[in-house]
Amino acid sequence: MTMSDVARLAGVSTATVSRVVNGRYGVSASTVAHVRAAIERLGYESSLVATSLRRSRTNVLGLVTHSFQSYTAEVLKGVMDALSQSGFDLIIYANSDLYGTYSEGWEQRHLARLAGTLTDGCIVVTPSGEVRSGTPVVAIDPAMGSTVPAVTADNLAGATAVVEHLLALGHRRIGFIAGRSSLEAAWSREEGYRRALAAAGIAADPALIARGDFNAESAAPLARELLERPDRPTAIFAANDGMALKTLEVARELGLSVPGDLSVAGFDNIPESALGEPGLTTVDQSMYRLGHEAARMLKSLVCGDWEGPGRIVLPTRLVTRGSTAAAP
Amino acid sequence: MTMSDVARLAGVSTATVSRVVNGRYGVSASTVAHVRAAIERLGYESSLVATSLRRSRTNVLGLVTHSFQSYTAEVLKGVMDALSQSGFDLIIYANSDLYGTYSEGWEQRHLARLAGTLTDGCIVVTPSGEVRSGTPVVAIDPAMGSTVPAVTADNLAGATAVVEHLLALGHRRIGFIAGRSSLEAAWSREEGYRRALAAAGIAADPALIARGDFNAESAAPLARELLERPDRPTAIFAANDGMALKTLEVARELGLSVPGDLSVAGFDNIPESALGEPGLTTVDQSMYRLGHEAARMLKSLVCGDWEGPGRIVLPTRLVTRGSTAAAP
DNA sequence: CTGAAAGCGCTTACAG
DNA sequence: CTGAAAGCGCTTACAG
Repeated sequence: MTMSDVARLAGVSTATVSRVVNGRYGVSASTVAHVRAAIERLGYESSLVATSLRRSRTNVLGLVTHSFQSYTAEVLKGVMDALSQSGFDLIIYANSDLYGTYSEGWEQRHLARLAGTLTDGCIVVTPSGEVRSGTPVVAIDPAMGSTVPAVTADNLAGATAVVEHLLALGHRRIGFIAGRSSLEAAWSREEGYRRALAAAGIAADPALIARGDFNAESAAPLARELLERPDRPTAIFAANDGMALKTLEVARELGLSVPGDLSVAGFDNIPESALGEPGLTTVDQSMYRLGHEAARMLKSLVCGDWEGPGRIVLPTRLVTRGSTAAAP
Repeated sequence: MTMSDVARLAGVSTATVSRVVNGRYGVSASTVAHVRAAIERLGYESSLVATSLRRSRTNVLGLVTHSFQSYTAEVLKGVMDALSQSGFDLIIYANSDLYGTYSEGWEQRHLARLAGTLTDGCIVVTPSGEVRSGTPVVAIDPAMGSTVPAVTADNLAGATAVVEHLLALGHRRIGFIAGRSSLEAAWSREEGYRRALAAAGIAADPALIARGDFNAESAAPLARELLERPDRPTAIFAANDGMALKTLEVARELGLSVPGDLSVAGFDNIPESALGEPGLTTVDQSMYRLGHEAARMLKSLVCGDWEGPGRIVLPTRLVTRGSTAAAP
């Protein structure tokens, strides 16, 4: 069912049907009526693909992500609200080959496949590397060293605050489980950890710094190693909640009580962090706002009227729960 | 940056570039090498739009949804896992005009704009009406009376179980807040309520049945009205958790203690239902599994090898928490 | 093994 | 006011 079918039924050319579909001026009222009737009768809808191939502007924005965690839903809500009534629709592209041969750099590949033809611009969530495109791009949590317009939480301040919190509770040996080092957020959170320690006159002990990758699973062996040391830390700060919750699990397995023997803190404030017993002390970053700001920025970039900076940094907030207490 | 650019740089025709990009046989090794080099140098990626316009099969499946609640994330996880390594990518289309003039029937419109050109088939989440398409469609929670292939939870059994639970606790006046009547799930949950009452020899009191629309907000005035009756119910079953949680709020405002004065139960088991104090008694339906089964079904339908029934019904499970107790 | 040409479903100058 | 034609970026018979 294409435009030709409509044209045939209405007895006009496809050019005329196109004009009616797009509400262009210069079509007689009676022709419009005929064409509308034909469209109605056939239930015709124009092909998004054909339209966007032909037009330079599509009024569709893209979002490329590699997973659907619960935080992704928050990001999407923020994006949708920002786009509501804006005239832009949203296409989310997800590839099914996440663990396959092409997993590295796939954001860039999908971006290139959408940009210019399907989308007027794209949001990329936690890209694994620098992204380039002929159309505007906004990264949510960009890669380390990336220069694309981006939105992030104030990871440095958040990490500093949570470590200061642990220090104020009397902890002196504080372990750290780092995130995927290709992401700027991982670096900033580590930097916050280091600065807070330095400000308190404590030298960071390399033996207490473990290298995770933000996946909860990666934290299990790392937490175990940290906690089985004879001089184990009295507190562990994991670079995100997933890894912190896993640390809580490992502590339980090892028979350590939290927060009696060990304090644990995370970052993100995902819903699950409030669920457990004890609740997880963490740093709240509003994924909703990240999504909202990214969409707002992208929209302006596409329209060419963006006045703000190339980088938006949103405030974070320390959330203290039962998993942290005075050092033993 | 198009295929022509690559062709020019490699000194061949676009036909040859296309053959190399798609790994077709019949291109000399040296030509392949040249073209590969040119692709590499330019960072070329083929346009998804142009490719799918030309090809009949795109290996892209679509998903059309009207919102991104937390359950949507669960559905998407299930879909992605089912599609992992399947060779199908996923496109999610969300329109920004949710509250605008075209909101009614927009699933059908977007479906038509994607189907046939961009996607080989689509999943539609809680469609507001019957959906039709030239390519396979699977509905998650179809509209009432819809005949498209669909996946749902066993809403009837789940609702029956939760009302039986309330009856077993001694409740005799049980209020019900219904969902959006255009959805089959709303109807089945109401039917479960009626059947459980009937089986217990209790006539359903029309005054205790309120008509909500699944949005939490819609439940506030309804719950208030039910609870301000002189002969108020001792228990309320809301057709989903959002409305049940809102009912909890209203009860609190009215100074009623839950579960002392009033028992409340919901349906869905969204994460928030476990968070409050008291936790919400509800019926678990795995949104992950709904998504997973829908994707599996769609994939087979597209490949033409679907052997199962046109309707998949997944089991539900009663989850009792603090919000229900013996009738006062 | 390679290229010229047609065509996927649209839109848009250009004529008339 | 309307249509024939070109072209968006690809793929695929068809020739050679």
